[in-house]
Amino acid sequence: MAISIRDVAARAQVAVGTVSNFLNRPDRVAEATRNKIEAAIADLNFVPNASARHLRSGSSRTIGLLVPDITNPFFTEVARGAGDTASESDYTLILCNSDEDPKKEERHLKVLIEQRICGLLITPSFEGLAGVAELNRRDIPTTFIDRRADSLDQSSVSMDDFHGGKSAIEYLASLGHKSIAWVNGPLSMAQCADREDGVMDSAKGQNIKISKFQVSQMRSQNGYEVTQNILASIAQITAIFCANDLVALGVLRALLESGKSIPKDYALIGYDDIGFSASASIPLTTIAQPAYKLGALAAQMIINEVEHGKNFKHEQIVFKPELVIRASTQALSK
Amino acid sequence: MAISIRDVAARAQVAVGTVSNFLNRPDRVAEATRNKIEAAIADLNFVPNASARHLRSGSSRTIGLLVPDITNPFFTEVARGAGDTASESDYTLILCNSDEDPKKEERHLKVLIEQRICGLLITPSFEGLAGVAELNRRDIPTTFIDRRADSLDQSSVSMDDFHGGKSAIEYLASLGHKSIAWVNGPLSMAQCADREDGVMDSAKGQNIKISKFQVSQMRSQNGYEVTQNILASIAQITAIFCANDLVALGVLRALLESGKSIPKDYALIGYDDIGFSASASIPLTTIAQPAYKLGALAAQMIINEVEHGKNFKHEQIVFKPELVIRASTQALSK
DNA sequence: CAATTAAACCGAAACGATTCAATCATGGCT
DNA sequence: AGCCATGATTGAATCGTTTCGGTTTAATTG
Repeated sequence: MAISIRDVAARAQVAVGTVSNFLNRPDRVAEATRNKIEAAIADLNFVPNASARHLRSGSSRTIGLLVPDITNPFFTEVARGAGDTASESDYTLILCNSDEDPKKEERHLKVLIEQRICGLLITPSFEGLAGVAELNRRDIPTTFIDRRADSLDQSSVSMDDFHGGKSAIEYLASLGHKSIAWVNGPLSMAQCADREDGVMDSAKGQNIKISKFQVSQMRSQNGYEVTQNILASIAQITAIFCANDLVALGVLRALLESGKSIPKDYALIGYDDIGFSASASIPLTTIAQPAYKLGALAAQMIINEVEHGKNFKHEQIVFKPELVIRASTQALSK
Repeated sequence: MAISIRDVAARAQVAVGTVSNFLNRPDRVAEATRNKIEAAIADLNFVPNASARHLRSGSSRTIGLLVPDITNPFFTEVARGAGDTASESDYTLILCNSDEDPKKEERHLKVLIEQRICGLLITPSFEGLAGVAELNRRDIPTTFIDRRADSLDQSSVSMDDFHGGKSAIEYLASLGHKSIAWVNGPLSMAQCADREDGVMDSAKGQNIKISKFQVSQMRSQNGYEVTQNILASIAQITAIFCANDLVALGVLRALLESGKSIPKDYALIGYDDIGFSASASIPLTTIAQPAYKLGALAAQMIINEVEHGKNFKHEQIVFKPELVIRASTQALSK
């Protein structure tokens, strides 16, 4: 039923091997032959079968991308970046969403292994590292996104989270804030842990009190819910720093509903600079991360690694995030 | 190098056919044998090769999802819905983003055909229909998402856009608005055309003036830009209805920057009810669409079609959108 | 003009699974 | 004991490519 390279060969009156050469190394086939094959392919509407190709050649040209929350615009941008570069180099991208659930993460990894992906892009959770080790055992190149690889034979494209956490607090301190709520996600995520280190480090010297709060998932709803605790705190909190914009947006909504005024009653800072932060009720001051670039670069790196084989030099690239000041913060009015 | 079904067979001391049976029809193999094979698989860390499997069996268990803008939370939700159901039935989903660019759409379709996807989920642009026809010619089941199939041998899961457009205008009319700006996307998108029909239809009877505006892409930035035209309009516009929430959010931002007050100076309605609408500067009144459900159902339908073969009954499912009233609209104060 | 060489082309084997007709065991029944 | 039905297992053929050693053709050289 389906037309194969054989049909093309028959119609063009050449051997199958020649058609294969035409497909993969056109320079090796004479122009006249090339034209015949081209015509045959057009006539028959032939499209090569990626599975057969992969099976025989052993190399697959599909790369997997596993993110913890596709709903988060940060990761959407990462995915777009990765997808675009993959597509440019004729790779197929399979995007998987683990919903921050280790079970789902495991399952997706299983499927990706079945697909024999040639490389994996992942923002691993702590628990997910076991699955990643499995990939390693199978010699599938893996690049971490937004999380630094601690092994030297693994690439990563990440952000300096310590610096990000630190600069937010420093900025708030410069505005005169001395009692700051820090709303973090699970410490099992390296990003969260690092940002917290930055936060605590910058607070240390400056006589600043940090009140820690935690959300189980870094989503708007969780931020909304945790706000009650912040409002109930006995510390005289004047500023709130959230581990990402979604949480900050949730906090913002809850604060406004409680009749608070931002930035007068509370200064508020988020993290990521997702598109919606600029158009939020109160445009959000935030620590910006170049999500699209992260995804694009990671994809490029894994493609390089796939194509250059063993003698590939792994890199751990680290970007510095940038403070973007908008309307949700102002100097403390004493 | 890689371990295959053959290695498993050897280690379990059975024939390859038996291992295959174990994998696909476990009931046909005796318990004792089953245990042996299970052990061998565990020992060898065997994972079947999807490509080989697909090549031989002819059926691929990967479905493609092609959306026009993954940045739009509406489509993110669709993708999540489709991804989750696909995953539950052990299908792999390849998510492609065309960026509303027919060239990219064409290219992605090409790749998906190479992958021999067993089914396609797509929100086709007008120009994209040619590509879809190609899929049809190859007997690849295709289900439209958010766009009604006009052929009876094609499934679709869509929304009643006429009704959506109509109910927005009716609601505004009930609030006393008589001069309404209607900001639409390209009419080449069926959704936009249908919503416009609904808008014009409900305006007709009621002595309401509709001023049409158009954006080339339905994104926040485009809404932001078109707002100047709305403000410059000679019609005494008191309400603005946008073809999606992103555009509305852009309009909202522009209006606020121009010192306008919402909903006092302008009532504003969006479309989709993306998550951010509720937490916008001014929580957005909008026409809500069940995006996750759309994606999930579409995936389920295509899976059914794939598994039930030719004698499958195609359905064109149409949901009714719902008006969600929030703070961005109020009765016209004369 | 015979010998040499390079460029094109050929076509069988192999990749890792599934399929299916054929064989083998087992046990129940006359 | 002989026969059959049933269930379990076998293994060769096959899917659509790529690979690669071998063959053909044409051009170049001494």
